[in-house]
Amino acid sequence: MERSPKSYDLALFFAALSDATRLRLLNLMNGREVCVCYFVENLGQGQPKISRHLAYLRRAGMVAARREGKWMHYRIVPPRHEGAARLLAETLEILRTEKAMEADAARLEKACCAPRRSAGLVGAPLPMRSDG
Amino acid sequence: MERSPKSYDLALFFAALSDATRLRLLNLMNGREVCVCYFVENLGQGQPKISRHLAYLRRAGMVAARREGKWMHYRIVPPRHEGAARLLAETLEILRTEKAMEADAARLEKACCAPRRSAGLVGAPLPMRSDG
DNA sequence: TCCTCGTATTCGTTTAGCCGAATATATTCC
DNA sequence: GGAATATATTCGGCTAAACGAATACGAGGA
Repeated sequence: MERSPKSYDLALFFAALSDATRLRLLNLMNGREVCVCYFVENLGQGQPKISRHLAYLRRAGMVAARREGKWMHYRIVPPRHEGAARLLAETLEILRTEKAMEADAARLEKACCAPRRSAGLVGAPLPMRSDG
Repeated sequence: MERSPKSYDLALFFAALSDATRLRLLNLMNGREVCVCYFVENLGQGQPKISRHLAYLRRAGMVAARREGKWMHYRIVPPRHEGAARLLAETLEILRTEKAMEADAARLEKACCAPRRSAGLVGAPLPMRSDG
């Protein structure tokens, strides 16, 4: 429980960003809270893989999880280190402008707004915006 | 002019920053060109280790090398990707304010300015500033 | 309670990174 | 050319990361 203000390991921070799947996950969470099932559908990757990468990001202090019934929602939270927080924000801004990342986000948008959601997602809570 | 023929791998960029030794090297190169022998003396680490990490940074497009006789000088160069270049600059700014990094830089400063340089460095070219 | 569904974790394997020691390469000096 | 020096690379061992498959956990519903 001790959220100690000890020295921050910047190398570990960068390690958390050094994987393509984790960058895609962070981009999808940019500005909204997303349910795990949407990650799995959106990225077309195995559920254990997604879950492991989310756990990695959580251990790195970049995301937080919230349970809602059977579902788990993940959202980005600012790292303890002020500089790391700035770097993460800048990184998200950069990701947003990348072609492939835009495509991921667009697919998520469609999943959110589709009148009939795709097969696997009936009943799953929608991704929720927290800003614009 | 368009200098990005291929897509840039951001995950690889972050991987280059995900090691404490490489961060220390980058911090020492912040604003100046430094000879390998100074890295070895300053960080008190084996020469092959230093050389390998410098090679890693070079492959990542973050540093460039220049030969001067027997000596190799390394300096930071902006990555091709504009966003990555901003992130690197921001990272260097953050490193500069870290306690341990300040200590490294201070030691390098002393090595530069010492009237008689330490045993292993007689004749080695001094680190050169490129900005302020 | 048992069953189902969403998610997390474990297991076993493969791959990549880091390290020191040893060796190779490149340059200068004699 | 040969010795000496600065740097780069290779080698072998170790550790951590990533992955799919299987399994465990936790919540809701029958």
